[in-house]
Amino acid sequence: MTDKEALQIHINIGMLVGSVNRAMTKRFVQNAHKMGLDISLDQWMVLGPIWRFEGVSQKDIAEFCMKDKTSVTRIINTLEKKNLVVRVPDQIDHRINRIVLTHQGKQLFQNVLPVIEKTREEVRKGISDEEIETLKKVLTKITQNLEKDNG
Amino acid sequence: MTDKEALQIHINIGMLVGSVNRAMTKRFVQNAHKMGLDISLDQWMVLGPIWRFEGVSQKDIAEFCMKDKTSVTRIINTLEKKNLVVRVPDQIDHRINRIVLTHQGKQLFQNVLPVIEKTREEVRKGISDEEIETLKKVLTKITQNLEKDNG
DNA sequence: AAATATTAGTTGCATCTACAACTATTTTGT
DNA sequence: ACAAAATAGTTGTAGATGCAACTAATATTT
Repeated sequence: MTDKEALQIHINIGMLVGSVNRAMTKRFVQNAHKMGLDISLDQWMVLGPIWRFEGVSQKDIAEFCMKDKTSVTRIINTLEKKNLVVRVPDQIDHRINRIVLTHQGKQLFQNVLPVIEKTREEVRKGISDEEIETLKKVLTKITQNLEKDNG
Repeated sequence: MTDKEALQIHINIGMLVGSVNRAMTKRFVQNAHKMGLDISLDQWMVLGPIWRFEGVSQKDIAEFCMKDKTSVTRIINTLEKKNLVVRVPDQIDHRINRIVLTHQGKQLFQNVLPVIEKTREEVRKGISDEEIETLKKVLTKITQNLEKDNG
């Protein structure tokens, strides 16, 4: 394989993944904005586990969202500024923050669900269930490949 | 479909794509660093078209890389600070910058090629060519779906 | 030729990210 | 019990991103 071919192949996947990531993020925010909702996809992703597991720790949020703990810290800062969540220190283990949705947070969450659905439909248009399954499978495999030690 | 299922399905794809994007970026930088090279994947992606098309404009770089023009502006700022590229104003159309690799830039580019190859191998381990093809096909389709007007 | 529109690129602002270094707290090992 | 290690979270720094508003230059329209 020539150098240029290596470049081509690598960049194709890297560029595609990056491009799709940016495009999905963008479309979600645009759709939310059209419904009068002010929230980013990353903020939404952090809200998800808080909705499902009231009082979840930041560490667990990071795990569910596959994000860095520093990212979670800062996104929760933003969510707290927006009065969507509150940090409640754990009574037993004082290292842990229990993150809880406010009333406002719960309402926003519900309001965003149709935006999620709309975005999902736009993303998946013309793509078969089987293709989506392969997509998920391959992406999961790549994630696993890269989780391994740098060897 | 229940709300929670909608959440699940959407987040799965969004999270996976984001996660893979971050992981690939990270692994590339780590691999480069191990070889004593200081460059990010995004900087590399911008170098690609400059290598292939000497004197390419920022607008065309943005197109090749599927990036926003503002991102390209700022990445080229960084590359210029690192003395890897220079901006040469077009003699005829004074709006356009012609981006050219410096000697240092050319050398770095060559040195990074093995890093690209190594990262590519790590990413693709245990994934068949057919799966990669499907991945590319589906990601391209999603890109196209989201390029359309917000309707 | 003058007014208008388009294009290439930059800048300010807000968000998201990784890494390293840090604090505070809890757990483990001896 | 006490020292060492692990854990949860925060902060500083630097890079990347989108959007809107902007400048400067070219192309189009009338």
